[in-house]
This record gives sequence, C-alpha cells and structure tokens, in this order.
Amino acid sequence: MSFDIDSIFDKAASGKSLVKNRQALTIDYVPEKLPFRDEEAKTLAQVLSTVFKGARPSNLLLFGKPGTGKTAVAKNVVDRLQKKSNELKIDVTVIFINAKAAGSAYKVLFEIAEDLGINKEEQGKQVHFTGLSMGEATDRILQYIQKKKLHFILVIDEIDSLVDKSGDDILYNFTRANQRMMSKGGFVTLIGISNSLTFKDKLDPRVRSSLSEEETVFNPYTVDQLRQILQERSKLAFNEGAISDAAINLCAAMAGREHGDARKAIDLLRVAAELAEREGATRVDEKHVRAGQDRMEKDAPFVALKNAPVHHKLVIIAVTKSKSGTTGDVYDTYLTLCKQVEQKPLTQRRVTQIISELELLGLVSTDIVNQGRYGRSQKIKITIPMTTVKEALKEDFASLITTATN
DNA sequence: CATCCACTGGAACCTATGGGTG
DNA sequence: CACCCATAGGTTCCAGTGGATG
Repeated sequence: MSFDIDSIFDKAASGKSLVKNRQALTIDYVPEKLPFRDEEAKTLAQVLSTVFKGARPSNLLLFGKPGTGKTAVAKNVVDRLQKKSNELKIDVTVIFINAKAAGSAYKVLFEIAEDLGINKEEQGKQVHFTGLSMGEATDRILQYIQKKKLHFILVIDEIDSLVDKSGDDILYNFTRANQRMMSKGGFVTLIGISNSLTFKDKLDPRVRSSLSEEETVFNPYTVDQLRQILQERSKLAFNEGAISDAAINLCAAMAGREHGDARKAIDLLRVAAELAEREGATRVDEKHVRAGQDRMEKDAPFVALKNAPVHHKLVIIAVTKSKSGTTGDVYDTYLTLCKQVEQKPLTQRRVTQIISELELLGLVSTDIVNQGRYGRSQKIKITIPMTTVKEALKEDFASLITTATN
C-alpha cells in the first residue's frame, strides 16, 4: 500500500506546481477585465450612474445563457460603483444575492435583511429566519429602506429560480415600493439576472414592464473569444509554460461546441490542470483536457446518484431491473424492491415525478410510447453505464444490485 | 372511426419541522 | 396560550391523451 504515497507527497512538496493562482480558475473569480463584454458593462454602468445624480436608476434585466458573463459583469460594475460611491461620499447600498443559492423566497428576504443590518438595529422589527409571513418580511425591509432613505440597488442573480418557486409577489412589492417612496427620498433599483430568455413570460405584466425598464442580452462567446478568454485566464493562473496552446484551444473548442459557455471552459481547464499535476506532468497538454472532459462527464452522474435520496436510488435500480421499462412495470419492480429492503413504498404519482427528476439529472431517458388500446406510457432507460450505477450504489444496496445483474 | 387502455401531469391538500405574534 | 407563517416532500384526486384495435 505504501508504494507511491511518499512520492505523491514529495511531488506536492517539491513546489513544482503548474498552477500559481488556483483562485483564478474557480467560478467565483471575477477578473478585473472582462473581454468582449465592454458594451454590456458600459450599458449597465450608464444606467446605474444615475445614482450619482441622486436619482433612481432604472430597473434592469440581464439575459443570457449560462457562462456568458452576466454575473461577472454585474459583480464587476457593481463593485466599482460601490468604490466610487465611497470616494464621492455618496450613499449607495448595494446588495448582491443569488436566488438559487439562497434556496427559497423567504431566505432571499432574510438575506437582504441580514445584509442591510436590519436585524442588528431594528428592535422588534427584525426579519427572523423563519416565522414571519412573506408580506410582513417584505414590509419590514421596505420600511427600513424608507426610514433610512436608502439608495438601494438590489442585484438578484438567477432571478428566474425565485419566480419559479414562489411567483412574482416579492418582485411586485419591491417594484411597487418605489412609487410609494418616491417623494420621501429612498428608492430601490432592481437588477435581475436570468439564464432563461423566457423568464419575462412568467411575470405579471405590471412587474414585467417595471422590472425591464432596461434590458441587456448577453450573447454566447464564440470559440475564438473563448480561446482568448482562456488565454488571459491562463496567464493569471498558470506558471510560465505550464500549459500548451493546444490544450487551451482544445478547451475552447470543447466548451464552444454547444454554446460558448465560459464557465464550462474554465472548469475544464481547472480539472485538466489537476489531472496533470496529479500525474506529475510538467505542463498541461491536450491529453489532460481530454481526460478532464472524460472525468467531468463521468463524475456528474456518479455524484448525483450517490447523493440521491433512498427512493430515487430504488427507482433507478427498478429501472435497471425492469423488463419492459414502462412506468407501470418500473413501479411494480420498485414495489418489490421496497418490500425487500423494508421501505414504505411511495405512490406511483410520486415515482413518476422522481423519474422526471432523474431525467433532468440526465441519469435516465424517457420516450413516450403509444400502445393504442394498451394505453400510453413512458419507456424508461438508464443513460449511464451499469458499472457507474453499481459503483455509486454499492454501499446502500449491495444485495439488490448483485441480484439485479444476475 | 369510436373506443378505451395505462398512463401523464396539474392542482389541492396534508404533515412535520421550526419558527413567529399578541 | 391560541393561532399564524414558509417549506419540503409527500398524497389524493382527476381530467386529459394518442393511437392500435374491434
């Protein structure tokens, strides 16, 4: 067992690492300069600059596919705005929230309150992490803004997930609040960032028109742009000569194949670098990028499966064991599995729901088939190799899986 | 060409958890 | 104390649905 361990440690300790700034390869990293996004940044800055004249900037929506730089541009501009406002001694309160990371609508409100410092100051008017109604929580926040006459810029990243989960009530209240506060000195500017271009359709017309007073669409990067982005990022992240041009080009090409997702490209670069370091290579090459791509493809379903709740796992096993793969058949198989492991089975309704969740995760694929007189159903297939399933589930359901393969 | 199967998928409702206000 | 709140993860109920079959 001890064959290689010393040499692994030695390699790591010898300081011959390829990466000089690992931070630059993470998703959270916001670079100083954002190539190919000057126009968008300029628009955003122009809109927000109104605040320095003491007036309310327009609300703004930023659209674009994942990895097109929306969040980075917003963070970048907003950071500078804050710095400038400190310099000029003009009060601007900026809060940046990721609705998806926050989890639920209420938690978004809670985070806003937390960041504003309401909970430290306002005795009896705090926004606790549970217990209040949404309306009450919103009111308290708005009242605070009004009382303090705050010039408040609220950036909501992944705003679509907020609306999906709990409708546009919160947005409605925030946009409407401006009309009430107008004369009294405080105001709220909302900046929404959305991945989905159809996001606006889900909004109430009143919210829609006031939320998208201005709009900016982020187009995907071209492969060539991705290449340049990766090149600049590599200069920050890697030591001189620690990555080949070919590797960068390949990264760009792979990520650009679907739509120019810079995040994916940078992820891939990072994974490739890790693999290269691990094998003690002196620089990152094409083969590491390929291996990285490979690993990312394999890892995602493995992790998803391993962390899935018990019944999701059982459903997966049922899918692999089921003969015909129709919903009814899978459900029957699932029922017997439940009996074997002494789990209380869920209803069929819930199981079909789980199946569609698994489909979203890409673990399973479904086709609707019509057997006329014999009804209409889904044909469900696993889309990942059996070995992955076995590997991921062996701890929980070793016995079921061995019988599944026989 | 109407029928009718075996589901699909929307919607309301339920329960537990972890709280709140007056 | 009585009664209210949000959320996750379920259940119950039920109106569709597409096309092979009689």
